[in-house]
Amino acid sequence: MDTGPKIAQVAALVGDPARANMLSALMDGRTLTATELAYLSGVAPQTASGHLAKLSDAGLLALERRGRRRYFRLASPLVARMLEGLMVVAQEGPARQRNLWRGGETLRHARTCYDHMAGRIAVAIADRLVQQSFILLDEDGGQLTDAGQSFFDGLGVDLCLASKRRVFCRPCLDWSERRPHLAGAVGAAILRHALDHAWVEHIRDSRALLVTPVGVRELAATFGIEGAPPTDACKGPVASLSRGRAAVNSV
Amino acid sequence: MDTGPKIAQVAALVGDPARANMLSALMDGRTLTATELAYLSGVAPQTASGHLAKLSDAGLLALERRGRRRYFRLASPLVARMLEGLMVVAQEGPARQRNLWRGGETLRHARTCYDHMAGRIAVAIADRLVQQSFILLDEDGGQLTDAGQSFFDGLGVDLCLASKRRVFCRPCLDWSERRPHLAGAVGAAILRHALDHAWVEHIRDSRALLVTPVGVRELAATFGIEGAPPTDACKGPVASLSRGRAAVNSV
DNA sequence: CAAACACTTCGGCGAAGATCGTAGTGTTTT
DNA sequence: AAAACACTACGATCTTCGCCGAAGTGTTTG
Repeated sequence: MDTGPKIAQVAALVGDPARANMLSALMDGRTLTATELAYLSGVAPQTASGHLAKLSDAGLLALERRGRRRYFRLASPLVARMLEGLMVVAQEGPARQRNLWRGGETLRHARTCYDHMAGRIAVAIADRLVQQSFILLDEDGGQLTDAGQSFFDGLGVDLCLASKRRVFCRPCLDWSERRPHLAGAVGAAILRHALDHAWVEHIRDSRALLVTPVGVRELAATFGIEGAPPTDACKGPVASLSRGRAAVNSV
Repeated sequence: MDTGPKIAQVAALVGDPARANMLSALMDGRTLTATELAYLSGVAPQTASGHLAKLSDAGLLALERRGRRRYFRLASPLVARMLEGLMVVAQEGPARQRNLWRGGETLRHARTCYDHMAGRIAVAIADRLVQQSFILLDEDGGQLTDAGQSFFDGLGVDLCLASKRRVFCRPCLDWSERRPHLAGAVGAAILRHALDHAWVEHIRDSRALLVTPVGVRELAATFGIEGAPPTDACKGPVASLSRGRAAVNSV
């Protein structure tokens, strides 16, 4: 089931200026008639009628007949959320988008997410552990295999503590990478281990993490991933990323 | 500044099947080349090149030159969020959307939002207070006028308590109505008053509120709004809604 | 019952834009 | 240096779709 064509269908619907004007006018939850919407969107009533029929058929608008006129409103808060998403992207010009990454390049590389690690590094670690069958990741849960238990034992990471009082292992969708990293007791243990062994350290009082030279070496040795941030030398899709992609396909 | 045309521009970009396929393929944070994206979206490389240029110019994609090939990825998490919004609306067929309201009709009418009221009723109350110049509502704050002070005094609502320790009055965007209702000490005082005087009562252990017959009468007398839920008799845009619209225009 | 109103359907016009073939630039490989 | 490769620019074709005039259905008002 490919999602591409489906979202194109909805987006194309919103992609017409007249229809977009109608939806914008309804964003605040108002209930408007076809004629009002025609005027607000700047088209003739006949044209508006066609547009409104399409929007209703697609389930974007809810329709209520009342006498000789028809009242329209957004079909659900989900539609409003979608429109908000479009507004945000539309208002931030092409310029802003870049700064978001530029300034946040360090954050994107490695950071904390509550009590565990996130960012490129964390996703690469999760990919590796899945690829090696040390961990089985599900949609909303995870499981440590026997091999994985041995692996962590060998590292000197104690996973037993606190395993009763909290979720042991679960995926957590990475904010910047949009792919899962490890949370739960396992994720927390990994971060603690990394901090204890000076693989990473907190930067100022931000959530960003600095990967130390020791960390770069040990991350490569332990997980086979490139721990250095993408500076001049190594920029773009690094080894850990392409490997990560293969792992994702297997999940 | 009309937002309609702007969101139409972005939506139209996503509205083409080929481009939508590209964006879908990048949803998981991967970094792909122009050729890969051309193949995935099912068009010739020349066509893909044009699409990718448009998406980059609009700030939806980030581009990285690397040797003789170009790597693309989503420009920011905001873009991913927008696409998610579209996916949700696209996957829930027209059928699902209705159920969301039908089941939640009571919630939509009146409910609690933390310690204050929300829903149609709460928005109508806020509109009325603004319309009467009892309260001045700003983007992110609110202010009680002298007239408003007298009004609440007359009702027997004591607004003085706890006014120091928390935000006194602020707007809170209503989940279902997508227009502000009152939060802060003022909002909390109104809910407490309504509960104390049996205008409304909690339903089971949900957040929904039931408007009692007393409440219907008193809401009409106090705020001039229709407090009864829209059953058979009174369905669709009731008096309180059209009045609310006028108030919004004045804010 | 007739007129006004709100809305829909139909049909032709016209513009926007998606597509790919051909030809070009810049980069890597042999 | 030549060939292969990744991508871009241009131009012609073609489909799609928004648009409004004219005419038609159902509802309310006088």
